[in-house]
Amino acid sequence: MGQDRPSTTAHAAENGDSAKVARGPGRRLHGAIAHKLGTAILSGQYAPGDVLSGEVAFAEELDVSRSAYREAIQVLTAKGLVESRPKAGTRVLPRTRWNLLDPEVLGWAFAGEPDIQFVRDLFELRAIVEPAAARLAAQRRDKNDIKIMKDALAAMRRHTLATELGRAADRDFHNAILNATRNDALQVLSASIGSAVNWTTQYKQRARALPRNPIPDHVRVFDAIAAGDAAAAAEAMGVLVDLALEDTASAMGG
Amino acid sequence: MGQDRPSTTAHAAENGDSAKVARGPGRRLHGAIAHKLGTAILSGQYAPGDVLSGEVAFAEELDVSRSAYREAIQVLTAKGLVESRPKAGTRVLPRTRWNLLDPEVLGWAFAGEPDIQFVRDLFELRAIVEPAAARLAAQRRDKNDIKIMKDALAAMRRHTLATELGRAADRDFHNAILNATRNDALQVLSASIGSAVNWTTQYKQRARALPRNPIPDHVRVFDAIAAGDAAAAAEAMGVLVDLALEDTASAMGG
DNA sequence: TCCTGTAATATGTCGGAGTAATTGAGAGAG
DNA sequence: CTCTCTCAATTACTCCGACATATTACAGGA
Repeated sequence: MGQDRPSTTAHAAENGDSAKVARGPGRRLHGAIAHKLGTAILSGQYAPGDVLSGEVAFAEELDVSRSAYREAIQVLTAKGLVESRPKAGTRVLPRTRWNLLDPEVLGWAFAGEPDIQFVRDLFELRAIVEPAAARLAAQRRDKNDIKIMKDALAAMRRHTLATELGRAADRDFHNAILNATRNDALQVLSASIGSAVNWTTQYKQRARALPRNPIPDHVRVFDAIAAGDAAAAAEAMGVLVDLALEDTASAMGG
Repeated sequence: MGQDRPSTTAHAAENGDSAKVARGPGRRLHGAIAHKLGTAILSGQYAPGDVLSGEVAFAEELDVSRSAYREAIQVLTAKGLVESRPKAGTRVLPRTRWNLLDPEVLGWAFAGEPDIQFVRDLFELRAIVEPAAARLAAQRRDKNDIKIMKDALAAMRRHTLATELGRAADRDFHNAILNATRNDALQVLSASIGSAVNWTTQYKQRARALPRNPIPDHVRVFDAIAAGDAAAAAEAMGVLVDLALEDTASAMGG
């Protein structure tokens, strides 16, 4: 599906000699700049309080127009990463102001080597939210939800988690649970965290094979939700999160 | 060269009581536009799938430059509310793509009459997260955390919640709890929801006096955290959230 | 110490050139 | 005759750079 070729030479006829932004196919220019600056901030390259002074200077260095740079800054501002005032420049805000749950910010955080402590925080939050979601799903699911989950589970069994199809089925399974909670806020939260966790999954994949067959644990969650057993659903989901944490920790920390 | 455009170079020369954006003092122009469009989307004035077609038309109607309009659109895009593509226009994305936990989006959602179901979802999430936060705080707090919480509690007692100082102390109290969890992700999440809940608090204030003295319940939370009793802290915080939910529900819909 | 002026920097505006995707008309196959 | 595929024109976003304005940090004087 996604085999678009990089569009042949945009207006810039020169080859990228230095610090120009890499611009993907579907990605807009200001999006690329935001990505570059966002990852720089998230990786600690710019610390809170630092100033990205010189609107014109930055735009020149990145070889883009001021408009593009400004729109990128708007994106970062919208996500609470920076704040810019006349004369003072654009300052990186303290970490507590960052929208760490924003999917894009999460992506930037995991673009390089992610901070171990942050990954731990994220899993801790996941361990709080996901079991509660499973509990609600067990109370509110209908026949249709169960069918979708059952199909996803079957697909997971057919293709393993080693394939892209299998991982897609895994996502479908978890999305079906979230959808069954009938809670939009909970849904977007878990989806955000989940997208980041997906990254760790493929990180883990790179390091070594899956240490354990995850299917039985998924089945236990499904059975509990299908039976409407809220307590069992929460417990089973807790086990699932714990396993993911263990795997990720051993794959990362060494 | 100056004569070819006799039209008003000073755009603000005309008084505009037409459909111009209201621009607050500290608020930037594109921020005002984003607010206007954001509230329009959150209030359902634009449904998912609708197109805000015509960059030039919109900019003209709002009497702002295309640049300002575009920067506003960037903000909305960053928050997952819209997506704009060439030729297709700017479409409102499905609700599940919205960053409902973004403080600004939350603010837009509560700018008009908030959706009852959404408020319920939010409180449900709060009932999941806050007790867990209190539990962690009880396990990880140090002397300094306890001191800050104690001071905030004293300030709450002195000024009541009817005064701005009292509400500030309330915020300090809850922030101290969040800070004691040592979990940044949890902290930003609760802070986001909290800011929205603050709104409901003053909504409630407008309707009638506080139905019950909230101090003793806060004290119970404090005592449990200070004692390091995780279970009791979670339980006491659960009570606090439930009370807030009751108050808000009766103040809003009935 | 307080006030005031100035310079530096971000903010807002404008119009135009460039680029990408939708749309529908036309050609060809069944 | 109908259906599908291709392709070009249209249309709306994307990016640019120069200009004008507003705000404010900072320094120098009263």
